Amino acid sequence: MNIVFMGTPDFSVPCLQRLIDDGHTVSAVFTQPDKPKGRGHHMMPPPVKELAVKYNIPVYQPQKLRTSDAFEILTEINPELIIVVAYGQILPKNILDLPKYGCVNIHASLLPKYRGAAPIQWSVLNGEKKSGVTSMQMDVGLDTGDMLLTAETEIGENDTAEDLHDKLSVMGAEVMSETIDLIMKGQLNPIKQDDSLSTYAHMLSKDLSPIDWNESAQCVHNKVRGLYSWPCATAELDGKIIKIHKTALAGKVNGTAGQVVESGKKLVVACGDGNGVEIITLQAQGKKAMNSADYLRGNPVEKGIILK
RNA sequence: CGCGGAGUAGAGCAGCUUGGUAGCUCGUCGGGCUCAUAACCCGGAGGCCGUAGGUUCAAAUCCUACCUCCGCAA
Repeated sequence: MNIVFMGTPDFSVPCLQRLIDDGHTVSAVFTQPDKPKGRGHHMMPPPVKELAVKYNIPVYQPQKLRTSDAFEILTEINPELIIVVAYGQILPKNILDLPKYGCVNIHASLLPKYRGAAPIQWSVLNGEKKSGVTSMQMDVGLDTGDMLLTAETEIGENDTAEDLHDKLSVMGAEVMSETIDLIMKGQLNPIKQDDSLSTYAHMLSKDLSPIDWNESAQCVHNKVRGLYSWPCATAELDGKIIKIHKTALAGKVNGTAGQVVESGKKLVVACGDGNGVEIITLQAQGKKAMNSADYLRGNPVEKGIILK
């Protein structure tokens, strides 16, 4: 099948790879423009572009689909189907209507829950037990199209957003592949989304990072998992902001919210509900991530002090 | 040329301002104490102080360049 792929970050890469492996003709790849990234602000191509270049697939990086000549280019290519996976731009209606089979989006949640930009992270942040991917027939709304196929997976007690991201990106490729199969066989069974059940997962920002130790240990743990590996949960220790990378629930403890109840081989902090979280891995500014025991050797933390 | 921090024993850190014997906590090895221990006591091993130059009688320390890692920002 003659397909155009639109995607940008790591999450999209397995899907593009799968299209190629399945023997489809990927006539073009649309991805976000290169951006200055990392230290030194060097221009970095999005991961999808790197893969496309490797396979000599033409790459288009319009700043804005709507105002570019994207429509003309796509008319020229005349794809039968457009696959969209975390592209990062809204597709205008004239593009949605262009391909014979329309545009299919792979979304990293069990729709209609967690529409929007950060479904993976919010699933973990909210302590969901399961997540999944959904393929849908795109319409003009944001993740509101009819659902085609879904696949579910469990979220483990200690899974981070990054773990789930990796799992779902692989599942996404599988679901996409099956969806295309069904399209070709004409066996689709689109299901309308129940809008009354929909929730929206807005983009993450650093504002979410600071831990509120008055919350329950479970909430704190969810926050640490959901914000990993970006932007990460943070705590103020000794006047310094440290990132908390990895935690575990530590059960009942004796201490007020934010109080260090164990400092030595382990670092355990009390939360608002009387339970504690063990801080397993943390990172100080300018340092690399390390075990809390390693950190404590050079940066002693007194038992009983209160984290902000 | 976006801003900033950091490389010192297996790990985490101090020492650098004011050059002059390589230090702390932990781990590790040996011994001791103990019913026993992740506890305690004694002792030992383990370092080209990121790399290359420069200044100096003398550089972990001052100067220059480079490499690597990290935080901010995006």
